[in-house]
Amino acid sequence: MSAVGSSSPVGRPRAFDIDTALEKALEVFWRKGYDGTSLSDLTDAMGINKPSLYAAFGNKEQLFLKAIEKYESRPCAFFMPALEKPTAYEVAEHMLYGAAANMANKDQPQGCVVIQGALSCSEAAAAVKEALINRRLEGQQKLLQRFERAKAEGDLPASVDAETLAQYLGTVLQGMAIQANNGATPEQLQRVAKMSLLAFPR
Amino acid sequence: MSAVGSSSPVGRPRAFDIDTALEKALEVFWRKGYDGTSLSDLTDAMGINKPSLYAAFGNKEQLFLKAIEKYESRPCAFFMPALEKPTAYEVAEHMLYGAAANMANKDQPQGCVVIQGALSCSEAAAAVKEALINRRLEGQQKLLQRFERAKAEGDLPASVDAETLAQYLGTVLQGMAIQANNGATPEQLQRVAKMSLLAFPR
DNA sequence: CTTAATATGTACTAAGTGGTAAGTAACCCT
DNA sequence: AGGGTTACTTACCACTTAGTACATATTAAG
Repeated sequence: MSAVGSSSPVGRPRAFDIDTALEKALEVFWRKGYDGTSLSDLTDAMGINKPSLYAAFGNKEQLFLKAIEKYESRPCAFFMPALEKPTAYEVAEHMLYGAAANMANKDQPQGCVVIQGALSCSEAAAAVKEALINRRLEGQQKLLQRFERAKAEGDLPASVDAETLAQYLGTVLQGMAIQANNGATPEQLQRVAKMSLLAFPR
Repeated sequence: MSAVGSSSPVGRPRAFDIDTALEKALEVFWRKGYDGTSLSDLTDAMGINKPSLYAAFGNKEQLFLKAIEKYESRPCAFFMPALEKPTAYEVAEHMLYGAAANMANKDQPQGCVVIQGALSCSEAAAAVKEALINRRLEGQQKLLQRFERAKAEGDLPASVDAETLAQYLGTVLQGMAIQANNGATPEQLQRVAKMSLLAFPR
Protein backbone atom coordinates (compact mmCIF):
# COMPACT_ATOMS: atom_id res chain seq x y z
CA MET A 1 0.00 0.00 0.00
CA SER A 2 1.18 3.49 -0.75
CA ALA A 3 1.17 6.33 1.72
CA VAL A 4 -2.13 8.17 2.07
CA GLY A 5 -2.73 11.79 2.94
CA SER A 6 -1.37 15.03 1.59
CA SER A 7 2.05 13.71 0.59
CA SER A 8 2.52 13.94 -3.18
CA PRO A 9 -0.41 12.20 -4.83
CA VAL A 10 -0.11 11.56 -8.52
CA GLY A 11 -0.92 14.35 -10.96
CA ARG A 12 -0.14 18.02 -11.10
CA PRO A 13 -0.05 19.52 -7.63
CA ARG A 14 -2.55 22.16 -6.61
CA ALA A 15 -1.07 25.63 -7.01
CA PHE A 16 -2.95 27.22 -4.09
CA ASP A 17 -3.41 26.38 -0.44
CA ILE A 18 -6.88 24.97 0.03
CA ASP A 19 -7.14 26.20 3.59
CA THR A 20 -6.24 29.81 2.98
CA ALA A 21 -8.53 29.84 -0.07
CA LEU A 22 -11.35 28.62 2.15
CA GLU A 23 -10.53 31.33 4.66
CA LYS A 24 -10.85 33.93 1.89
CA ALA A 25 -14.15 32.48 0.75
CA LEU A 26 -15.43 32.57 4.31
CA GLU A 27 -14.62 36.24 4.61
CA VAL A 28 -16.54 37.06 1.44
CA PHE A 29 -19.61 35.03 2.44
CA TRP A 30 -19.47 36.62 5.86
CA ARG A 31 -19.46 40.15 4.49
CA LYS A 32 -21.88 39.68 1.60
CA GLY A 33 -24.07 36.74 2.54
CA TYR A 34 -24.76 33.75 0.32
CA ASP A 35 -27.08 35.50 -2.14
CA GLY A 36 -24.93 38.61 -2.25
CA THR A 37 -21.78 36.70 -3.12
CA SER A 38 -21.07 35.87 -6.77
CA LEU A 39 -18.61 33.31 -8.07
CA SER A 40 -16.51 36.20 -9.39
CA ASP A 41 -16.37 37.65 -5.87
CA LEU A 42 -15.14 34.29 -4.65
CA THR A 43 -12.57 33.57 -7.35
CA ASP A 44 -11.24 37.13 -7.07
CA ALA A 45 -10.79 36.82 -3.32
CA MET A 46 -9.42 33.30 -3.45
CA GLY A 47 -7.05 34.07 -6.29
CA ILE A 48 -8.12 31.08 -8.35
CA ASN A 49 -10.25 30.40 -11.42
CA LYS A 50 -13.67 28.87 -11.49
CA PRO A 51 -12.65 25.38 -12.64
CA SER A 52 -10.20 25.19 -9.74
CA LEU A 53 -12.92 26.24 -7.35
CA TYR A 54 -15.34 23.65 -8.66
CA ALA A 55 -12.70 20.91 -8.65
CA ALA A 56 -11.65 21.67 -5.08
CA PHE A 57 -14.96 22.50 -3.42
CA GLY A 58 -17.81 21.13 -5.54
CA ASN A 59 -19.98 24.17 -6.09
CA LYS A 60 -21.02 27.42 -4.47
CA GLU A 61 -23.29 25.78 -1.93
CA GLN A 62 -20.74 23.17 -0.83
CA LEU A 63 -18.06 25.83 -0.64
CA PHE A 64 -20.29 27.84 1.66
CA LEU A 65 -20.92 24.87 3.93
CA LYS A 66 -17.21 24.12 4.12
CA ALA A 67 -16.53 27.77 4.92
CA ILE A 68 -19.04 27.56 7.78
CA GLU A 69 -17.28 24.51 9.18
CA LYS A 70 -14.04 26.43 9.05
CA TYR A 71 -15.70 29.35 10.83
CA GLU A 72 -16.85 27.18 13.68
CA SER A 73 -13.46 25.54 14.14
CA ARG A 74 -11.50 28.78 14.25
CA PRO A 75 -8.97 29.40 16.97
CA CYS A 76 -10.95 32.46 18.06
CA ALA A 77 -14.15 30.46 18.44
CA PHE A 78 -15.58 31.18 21.85
CA PHE A 79 -18.64 29.01 22.01
CA MET A 80 -17.34 25.55 22.80
CA PRO A 81 -14.68 26.61 25.34
CA ALA A 82 -17.28 28.65 27.23
CA LEU A 83 -19.43 25.54 27.60
CA GLU A 84 -16.67 23.94 29.66
CA LYS A 85 -16.69 26.52 32.41
CA PRO A 86 -17.45 25.10 35.85
CA THR A 87 -20.72 26.91 36.59
CA ALA A 88 -23.72 27.90 34.52
CA TYR A 89 -23.15 31.54 35.32
CA GLU A 90 -19.57 31.39 34.17
CA VAL A 91 -20.66 29.63 30.99
CA ALA A 92 -23.02 32.50 30.24
CA GLU A 93 -20.45 35.07 31.26
CA HIS A 94 -17.71 33.72 29.02
CA MET A 95 -20.06 33.26 26.13
CA LEU A 96 -21.40 36.80 26.33
CA TYR A 97 -18.02 38.47 26.75
CA GLY A 98 -16.52 36.21 24.10
CA ALA A 99 -19.26 37.24 21.70
CA ALA A 100 -18.78 40.91 22.55
CA ALA A 101 -15.10 40.70 21.65
CA ASN A 102 -15.52 38.46 18.64
CA MET A 103 -18.50 39.93 16.84
CA ALA A 104 -17.26 43.51 16.97
CA ASN A 105 -13.63 42.57 16.24
CA LYS A 106 -12.46 45.06 13.61
CA ASP A 107 -10.01 42.57 12.10
CA GLN A 108 -12.83 40.58 10.53
CA PRO A 109 -16.33 41.18 9.18
CA GLN A 110 -18.76 42.32 11.85
CA GLY A 111 -21.27 39.92 13.34
CA CYS A 112 -21.57 36.19 12.76
CA VAL A 113 -21.76 34.35 9.45
CA VAL A 114 -24.00 31.64 10.90
CA ILE A 115 -26.56 34.32 11.64
CA GLN A 116 -26.21 36.67 8.69
CA GLY A 117 -25.01 34.29 5.94
CA ALA A 118 -28.52 33.48 4.75
CA LEU A 119 -31.17 34.96 7.03
CA SER A 120 -33.65 36.07 4.40
CA CYS A 121 -32.69 34.59 1.07
CA SER A 122 -33.70 33.35 -2.36
CA GLU A 123 -35.01 29.86 -3.04
CA ALA A 124 -31.59 28.99 -4.42
CA ALA A 125 -30.21 29.47 -0.92
CA ALA A 126 -32.96 27.59 0.91
CA ALA A 127 -30.76 24.60 1.76
CA VAL A 128 -28.03 26.87 3.07
CA LYS A 129 -30.53 28.79 5.18
CA GLU A 130 -31.80 25.57 6.69
CA ALA A 131 -28.26 24.43 7.47
CA LEU A 132 -27.58 27.70 9.29
CA ILE A 133 -30.82 27.50 11.26
CA ASN A 134 -29.85 24.01 12.35
CA ARG A 135 -26.44 25.24 13.50
CA ARG A 136 -28.07 27.94 15.58
CA LEU A 137 -30.53 25.51 17.10
CA GLU A 138 -27.73 23.04 17.86
CA GLY A 139 -25.83 25.76 19.67
CA GLN A 140 -28.86 26.56 21.75
CA GLN A 141 -29.40 22.87 22.40
CA LYS A 142 -25.87 22.61 23.75
CA LEU A 143 -26.59 25.51 26.08
CA LEU A 144 -29.78 23.83 27.22
CA GLN A 145 -27.96 20.58 28.00
CA ARG A 146 -25.28 22.49 29.87
CA PHE A 147 -27.88 24.26 32.00
CA GLU A 148 -29.71 21.04 32.72
CA ARG A 149 -26.44 19.55 33.85
CA ALA A 150 -26.00 22.59 36.08
CA LYS A 151 -29.40 21.91 37.62
CA ALA A 152 -28.47 18.29 38.22
CA GLU A 153 -25.24 19.40 39.84
CA GLY A 154 -27.11 21.82 42.08
CA ASP A 155 -25.30 24.71 40.49
CA LEU A 156 -28.62 26.13 39.26
CA PRO A 157 -31.82 25.98 41.36
CA ALA A 158 -34.17 23.18 40.31
CA SER A 159 -36.89 25.78 39.78
CA VAL A 160 -35.02 27.34 36.87
CA ASP A 161 -36.53 26.96 33.40
CA ALA A 162 -33.39 25.81 31.57
CA GLU A 163 -35.04 26.01 28.16
CA THR A 164 -35.97 29.65 28.54
CA LEU A 165 -32.57 30.38 30.01
CA ALA A 166 -30.85 28.89 26.96
CA GLN A 167 -33.21 30.68 24.61
CA TYR A 168 -32.69 33.99 26.38
CA LEU A 169 -28.94 33.62 26.09
CA GLY A 170 -29.25 32.65 22.42
CA THR A 171 -31.41 35.71 21.84
CA VAL A 172 -28.89 38.08 23.38
CA LEU A 173 -25.98 36.48 21.50
CA GLN A 174 -27.83 36.71 18.21
CA GLY A 175 -28.89 40.26 18.96
CA MET A 176 -25.25 41.14 19.54
CA ALA A 177 -24.48 40.04 15.99
CA ILE A 178 -26.96 42.59 14.68
CA GLN A 179 -25.56 45.22 16.99
CA ALA A 180 -22.10 44.53 15.62
CA ASN A 181 -23.45 45.01 12.13
CA ASN A 182 -24.90 48.30 13.30
CA GLY A 183 -21.38 49.38 14.20
CA ALA A 184 -21.38 48.73 17.94
CA THR A 185 -17.94 48.62 19.56
CA PRO A 186 -16.61 45.76 21.70
CA GLU A 187 -16.91 48.03 24.74
CA GLN A 188 -20.57 48.73 24.07
CA LEU A 189 -21.27 45.04 23.63
CA GLN A 190 -19.44 44.30 26.88
CA ARG A 191 -21.79 46.64 28.69
CA VAL A 192 -24.74 44.88 27.08
CA ALA A 193 -23.24 41.53 28.13
CA LYS A 194 -22.89 42.73 31.71
CA MET A 195 -26.45 43.98 31.79
CA SER A 196 -27.92 40.83 30.30
CA LEU A 197 -26.22 38.81 33.05
CA LEU A 198 -28.40 40.64 35.60
CA ALA A 199 -31.30 38.48 34.47
CA PHE A 200 -29.32 35.33 35.12
CA PRO A 201 -30.19 33.30 38.24
CA ARG A 202 -27.32 32.99 40.73
CA MET B 1 -57.41 74.93 -10.90
CA SER B 2 -58.56 71.36 -11.00
CA ALA B 3 -59.03 69.13 -8.01
CA VAL B 4 -55.92 67.42 -6.75
CA GLY B 5 -55.62 64.02 -5.18
CA SER B 6 -56.77 60.58 -6.14
CA SER B 7 -59.96 61.68 -7.93
CA SER B 8 -59.77 60.83 -11.64
CA PRO B 9 -56.53 62.33 -12.96
CA VAL B 10 -56.15 62.50 -16.72
CA GLY B 11 -55.06 59.45 -18.67
CA ARG B 12 -55.73 55.79 -18.42
CA PRO B 13 -56.33 54.80 -14.80
CA ARG B 14 -53.94 52.44 -13.07
CA ALA B 15 -55.28 48.90 -13.19
CA PHE B 16 -53.86 47.86 -9.81
CA ASP B 17 -54.02 49.24 -6.31
CA ILE B 18 -50.68 50.80 -5.52
CA ASP B 19 -50.99 50.10 -1.82
CA THR B 20 -51.79 46.42 -2.03
CA ALA B 21 -49.03 46.01 -4.62
CA LEU B 22 -46.62 47.60 -2.17
CA GLU B 23 -47.84 45.25 0.52
CA LYS B 24 -47.11 42.29 -1.74
CA ALA B 25 -43.64 43.63 -2.52
CA LEU B 26 -42.97 44.08 1.17
CA GLU B 27 -43.85 40.48 1.86
CA VAL B 28 -41.44 39.24 -0.80
CA PHE B 29 -38.56 41.45 0.38
CA TRP B 30 -39.28 40.37 3.94
CA ARG B 31 -39.08 36.66 3.10
CA LYS B 32 -36.22 36.77 0.61
CA GLY B 33 -34.19 39.84 1.45
CA TYR B 34 -33.12 42.49 -1.03
CA ASP B 35 -30.45 40.45 -2.79
CA GLY B 36 -32.58 37.32 -2.80
CA THR B 37 -35.54 39.03 -4.44
CA SER B 38 -35.63 39.31 -8.24
CA LEU B 39 -37.81 41.60 -10.29
CA SER B 40 -39.69 38.53 -11.49
CA ASP B 41 -40.39 37.59 -7.87
CA LEU B 42 -41.78 41.07 -7.38
CA THR B 43 -43.88 41.34 -10.53
CA ASP B 44 -45.28 37.84 -9.96
CA ALA B 45 -46.32 38.67 -6.41
CA MET B 46 -47.62 42.11 -7.27
CA GLY B 47 -49.52 40.89 -10.33
CA ILE B 48 -48.10 43.58 -12.60
CA ASN B 49 -45.49 43.86 -15.35
CA LYS B 50 -42.08 45.41 -15.04
CA PRO B 51 -42.86 48.69 -16.82
CA SER B 52 -45.79 49.24 -14.46
CA LEU B 53 -43.51 48.60 -11.51
CA TYR B 54 -40.91 51.05 -12.77
CA ALA B 55 -43.50 53.70 -13.61
CA ALA B 56 -45.12 53.45 -10.20
CA PHE B 57 -42.13 52.91 -7.90
CA GLY B 58 -38.95 54.01 -9.70
CA ASN B 59 -36.73 50.96 -9.46
CA LYS B 60 -35.98 47.99 -7.22
CA GLU B 61 -34.16 50.03 -4.60
CA GLN B 62 -36.83 52.72 -4.34
CA LEU B 63 -39.51 50.06 -4.21
CA PHE B 64 -37.70 48.45 -1.30
CA LEU B 65 -37.43 51.71 0.59
CA LYS B 66 -41.12 52.43 0.05
CA ALA B 67 -41.94 48.93 1.25
CA ILE B 68 -39.94 49.59 4.42
CA GLU B 69 -41.87 52.78 5.05
CA LYS B 70 -45.06 50.81 4.67
CA TYR B 71 -43.75 48.21 7.10
CA GLU B 72 -43.07 50.80 9.77
CA SER B 73 -46.46 52.44 9.40
CA ARG B 74 -48.45 49.22 9.67
CA PRO B 75 -51.41 48.94 12.00
CA CYS B 76 -49.64 46.10 13.83
CA ALA B 77 -46.52 48.19 14.43
CA PHE B 78 -45.68 48.00 18.11
CA PHE B 79 -42.66 50.22 18.45
CA MET B 80 -44.02 53.75 18.52
CA PRO B 81 -47.08 53.01 20.71
CA ALA B 82 -44.84 51.31 23.28
CA LEU B 83 -42.75 54.47 23.53
CA GLU B 84 -45.80 56.34 24.85
CA LYS B 85 -46.26 54.17 27.92
CA PRO B 86 -46.06 56.09 31.19
CA THR B 87 -42.97 54.45 32.72
CA ALA B 88 -39.67 53.20 31.33
CA TYR B 89 -40.42 49.71 32.57
CA GLU B 90 -43.77 49.65 30.82
CA VAL B 91 -42.14 50.94 27.65
CA ALA B 92 -39.72 48.01 27.69
CA GLU B 93 -42.45 45.59 28.65
CA HIS B 94 -44.77 46.56 25.84
CA MET B 95 -41.98 46.63 23.33
CA LEU B 96 -40.73 43.17 24.23
CA TYR B 97 -44.15 41.54 24.35
CA GLY B 98 -45.16 43.38 21.19
CA ALA B 99 -42.08 42.04 19.44
CA ALA B 100 -42.74 38.53 20.72
CA ALA B 101 -46.22 38.56 19.23
CA ASN B 102 -45.29 40.35 16.03
CA MET B 103 -42.08 38.67 14.97
CA ALA B 104 -43.36 35.13 15.41
CA ASN B 105 -46.79 35.90 13.95
CA LYS B 106 -47.56 33.05 11.57
CA ASP B 107 -49.69 35.28 9.33
CA GLN B 108 -46.63 37.04 7.99
CA PRO B 109 -42.97 36.31 7.32
CA GLN B 110 -41.03 35.59 10.50
CA GLY B 111 -38.77 38.22 11.99
CA CYS B 112 -38.35 41.83 10.93
CA VAL B 113 -37.59 43.16 7.48
CA VAL B 114 -35.60 46.08 8.88
CA ILE B 115 -33.21 43.57 10.41
CA GLN B 116 -33.11 40.83 7.79
CA GLY B 117 -33.80 42.76 4.59
CA ALA B 118 -30.13 43.43 3.88
CA LEU B 119 -27.91 42.34 6.76
CA SER B 120 -25.03 40.90 4.76
CA CYS B 121 -25.41 41.87 1.14
CA SER B 122 -23.86 42.62 -2.24
CA GLU B 123 -22.42 45.98 -3.20
CA ALA B 124 -25.57 46.61 -5.23
CA ALA B 125 -27.49 46.60 -1.95
CA ALA B 126 -25.06 48.77 0.00
CA ALA B 127 -27.35 51.81 0.03
CA VAL B 128 -30.27 49.73 1.20
CA LYS B 129 -28.17 48.15 3.94
CA GLU B 130 -27.13 51.59 5.15
CA ALA B 131 -30.73 52.77 5.18
CA LEU B 132 -31.74 49.80 7.32
CA ILE B 133 -28.87 50.31 9.75
CA ASN B 134 -29.97 53.91 10.14
CA ARG B 135 -33.52 52.82 10.88
CA ARG B 136 -32.29 50.46 13.57
CA LEU B 137 -30.09 53.13 15.11
CA GLU B 138 -32.93 55.63 15.02
CA GLY B 139 -35.14 53.19 16.88
CA GLN B 140 -32.50 52.73 19.53
CA GLN B 141 -32.03 56.49 19.72
CA LYS B 142 -35.73 56.89 20.41
CA LEU B 143 -35.44 54.37 23.22
CA LEU B 144 -32.47 56.24 24.63
CA GLN B 145 -34.35 59.54 24.60
CA ARG B 146 -37.32 57.90 26.26
CA PHE B 147 -35.13 56.50 29.04
CA GLU B 148 -33.39 59.79 29.56
CA ARG B 149 -36.79 61.41 29.93
CA ALA B 150 -37.62 58.71 32.47
CA LYS B 151 -34.52 59.64 34.43
CA ALA B 152 -35.48 63.32 34.34
CA GLU B 153 -38.95 62.40 35.54
CA GLY B 154 -37.50 60.37 38.40
CA ASP B 155 -39.07 57.26 36.96
CA LEU B 156 -35.61 55.71 36.51
CA PRO B 157 -32.77 56.20 39.06
CA ALA B 158 -30.25 58.86 38.02
CA SER B 159 -27.51 56.24 38.33
CA VAL B 160 -28.91 54.24 35.40
CA ASP B 161 -26.85 54.12 32.21
CA ALA B 162 -29.62 54.96 29.74
CA GLU B 163 -27.45 54.28 26.73
CA THR B 164 -26.63 50.74 27.77
CA LEU B 165 -30.23 50.19 28.75
CA ALA B 166 -31.41 51.22 25.29
CA GLN B 167 -28.73 49.13 23.63
CA TYR B 168 -29.59 46.10 25.74
CA LEU B 169 -33.21 46.39 24.79
CA GLY B 170 -32.29 46.82 21.13
CA THR B 171 -30.11 43.73 21.35
CA VAL B 172 -32.87 41.58 22.79
CA LEU B 173 -35.40 42.85 20.25
CA GLN B 174 -33.06 42.16 17.37
CA GLY B 175 -32.18 38.78 18.80
CA MET B 176 -35.87 37.95 18.89
CA ALA B 177 -36.03 38.51 15.14
CA ILE B 178 -33.39 35.83 14.64
CA GLN B 179 -35.19 33.54 17.04
CA ALA B 180 -38.38 33.99 15.05
CA ASN B 181 -36.47 33.03 11.92
CA ASN B 182 -35.28 29.95 13.78
CA GLY B 183 -38.92 28.98 14.23
CA ALA B 184 -39.51 30.17 17.79
CA THR B 185 -43.17 30.45 18.79
CA PRO B 186 -44.81 33.59 20.23
CA GLU B 187 -45.03 31.78 23.58
CA GLN B 188 -41.32 31.05 23.64
CA LEU B 189 -40.52 34.64 22.79
CA GLN B 190 -42.84 35.81 25.55
CA ARG B 191 -40.85 33.80 28.06
CA VAL B 192 -37.66 35.34 26.70
CA ALA B 193 -39.26 38.77 27.00
CA LYS B 194 -40.20 38.10 30.60
CA MET B 195 -36.73 36.93 31.43
CA SER B 196 -35.00 39.85 29.78
CA LEU B 197 -37.10 42.22 31.90
CA LEU B 198 -35.39 40.81 35.00
CA ALA B 199 -32.31 42.83 34.05
CA PHE B 200 -34.35 46.00 33.92
CA PRO B 201 -33.96 48.49 36.82
CA ARG B 202 -37.19 49.12 38.73
C1' DC C 1 10.59 8.83 -22.25
C1' DT C 2 6.10 7.44 -21.98
C1' DT C 3 1.82 7.05 -19.54
C1' DA C 4 -1.58 7.99 -16.21
C1' DA C 5 -3.46 11.38 -13.31
C1' DT C 6 -4.49 15.73 -11.72
C1' DA C 7 -4.58 20.99 -12.05
C1' DT C 8 -4.74 25.05 -14.82
C1' DG C 9 -6.32 28.92 -18.03
C1' DT C 10 -9.36 30.19 -21.73
C1' DA C 11 -13.49 30.23 -23.63
C1' DC C 12 -17.85 28.97 -23.65
C1' DT C 13 -22.98 27.88 -22.38
C1' DA C 14 -27.89 28.63 -21.11
C1' DA C 15 -30.51 31.05 -18.12
C1' DG C 16 -31.49 34.95 -15.38
C1' DT C 17 -30.56 39.91 -13.97
C1' DG C 18 -32.21 44.88 -13.69
C1' DG C 19 -34.04 48.00 -16.76
C1' DT C 20 -36.22 50.09 -21.19
C1' DA C 21 -38.25 51.22 -26.12
C1' DA C 22 -42.24 51.30 -28.59
C1' DG C 23 -46.70 50.44 -29.85
C1' DT C 24 -51.38 50.04 -28.17
C1' DA C 25 -55.33 50.55 -24.99
C1' DA C 26 -58.19 53.28 -21.84
C1' DC C 27 -59.48 57.25 -19.73
C1' DC C 28 -60.87 62.82 -19.40
C1' DC C 29 -61.81 67.09 -21.55
C1' DT C 30 -63.31 69.92 -25.23
C1' DA D 1 -65.55 62.44 -32.31
C1' DG D 2 -60.83 63.95 -31.59
C1' DG D 3 -56.74 65.25 -28.86
C1' DG D 4 -54.09 64.86 -24.81
C1' DT D 5 -52.44 61.99 -21.27
C1' DT D 6 -51.49 58.10 -18.88
C1' DA D 7 -51.04 52.98 -18.30
C1' DC D 8 -50.46 48.37 -20.19
C1' DT D 9 -48.30 44.65 -23.10
C1' DT D 10 -44.74 42.72 -25.73
C1' DA D 11 -40.40 42.45 -26.91
C1' DC D 12 -36.11 43.63 -26.29
C1' DC D 13 -31.30 45.30 -24.30
C1' DA D 14 -26.60 44.65 -22.27
C1' DC D 15 -24.82 42.36 -18.55
C1' DT D 16 -24.14 38.91 -14.97
C1' DT D 17 -25.08 34.52 -13.13
C1' DA D 18 -23.65 29.59 -11.90
C1' DG D 19 -21.49 26.07 -14.08
C1' DT D 20 -18.55 23.41 -17.79
C1' DA D 21 -15.69 21.62 -22.18
C1' DC D 22 -11.42 21.39 -23.68
C1' DA D 23 -6.84 21.88 -24.54
C1' DT D 24 -2.57 22.50 -22.06
C1' DA D 25 0.67 22.17 -18.16
C1' DT D 26 2.79 19.71 -14.32
C1' DT D 27 3.66 16.04 -11.47
C1' DA D 28 4.73 10.58 -10.08
C1' DA D 29 5.24 6.01 -11.54
C1' DG D 30 6.87 2.47 -14.77
